[in-house]
Amino acid sequence: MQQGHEHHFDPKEQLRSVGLRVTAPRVAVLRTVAEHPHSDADRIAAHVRDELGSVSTQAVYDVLKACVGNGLLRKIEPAGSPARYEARIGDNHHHLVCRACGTVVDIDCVVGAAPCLTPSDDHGFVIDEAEVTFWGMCPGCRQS
Amino acid sequence: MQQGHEHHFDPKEQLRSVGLRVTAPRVAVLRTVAEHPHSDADRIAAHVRDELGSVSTQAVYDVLKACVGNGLLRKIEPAGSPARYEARIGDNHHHLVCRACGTVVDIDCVVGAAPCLTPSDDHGFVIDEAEVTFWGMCPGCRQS
DNA sequence: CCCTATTCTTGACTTATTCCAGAAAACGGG
DNA sequence: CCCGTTTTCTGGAATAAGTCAAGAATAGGG
Repeated sequence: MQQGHEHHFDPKEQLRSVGLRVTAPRVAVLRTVAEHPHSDADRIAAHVRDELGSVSTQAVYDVLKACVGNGLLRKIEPAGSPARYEARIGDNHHHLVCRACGTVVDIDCVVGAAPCLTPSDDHGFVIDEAEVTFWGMCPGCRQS
Repeated sequence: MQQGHEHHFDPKEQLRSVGLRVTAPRVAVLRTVAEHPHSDADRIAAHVRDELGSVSTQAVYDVLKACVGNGLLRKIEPAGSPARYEARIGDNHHHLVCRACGTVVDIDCVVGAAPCLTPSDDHGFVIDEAEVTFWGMCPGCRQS
C-alpha cells in the first residue's frame, strides 16, 4: 500500500481506548478498513488473511461487530450490496453509490447542519439519524 | 381492512397500462401492497395466500420484480430488514425507520426541492436519486 | 377458439451472515 | 514472570432472503 499514515492512526490505541482487547485480527481489520474504506466483509477478510495468514470468517464478523458496537467503525448497507465498513466516523457524511458496480464514495453534507434532519412530521418517533444515500452511475460504468 | 378506496385504485388497469398481463397473483399483490404499505415479501405472500388460497413464493417475488421494474411499486431496503414494498410512487418522499421493530413510516420531503439532492462534489457520477432514511425509535418501542 | 408467449409451480441453490461448542490467547493479580 | 479467568478465535453447521431452472399452466391476440 502506497498510502502514508498522515493521520498517525493507531489501531491498538483505538482498541484500548474503548476497552477492547488488542488482538492481531482486530488490528488487521481496523487497518484494512482505514486503508480500503467501504470494503465488505469478504474483501476485509481477504486483506486480513493476506496479512496474518489465516483468520476465520467468523473472527472477521465478530471483530467488525465489536468495532461497530464500540464506535470504531461504521457499517453501511446500501441496497443490493453486502454491508460495507468505514473508519471515518463521528462526522455526518453521506454516501454516493454506483448503481452498476456498487462503488461507494463519501459525500460531505453540503448544507451544513443538515436540514434533512428535520422531517415535517416525526410520527412520535425519536429520531437520531438522517442517512442520505445518493444513487447514480460512476464515470467508469457510464462508458459501458 | 377498514380503509376505503378513496383513490379509486384499480390494479387491473394499472397492470394493463404498463403492458403487463392481468393475473390473479398480480392483482392480489398490488392490492396487498396498497393496503399494507412497507410490507416485506413474506407478509405480502401471506396476504396473497389468504386471498387466493395458494401462491408460490417465487410468483410473489416475480410479481414484485415485474411491478417494481414497471414503476407500479417501489422497493425499499432499510439496513437490517428484508426488502419492503410500497405503492406510493412518483413523489419524492422518504422514510423513517424504527431501530427496534423495523416499522417504516412515510416522511414527506420537508425542504421542497430537496437541497440534499445536490452534493458538494459528485465525483464525476451522474446522480439520479437522493434517498433519505431517518432512524429512530417509534412510540411503542420507546416504552419497552 | 386456438396458439404462442408469458407466467406460475416446485425444488434446488447462492450469498451474506449468525450460532454453537470447544480451543486458544490476552491481560491483571500474585 | 507465571497463572487463572475472561474473552476471543476456530471450524462447522445453520439460517434468512432471495435467485435460478425446467416444465406445467394460462392469458389474450388473431
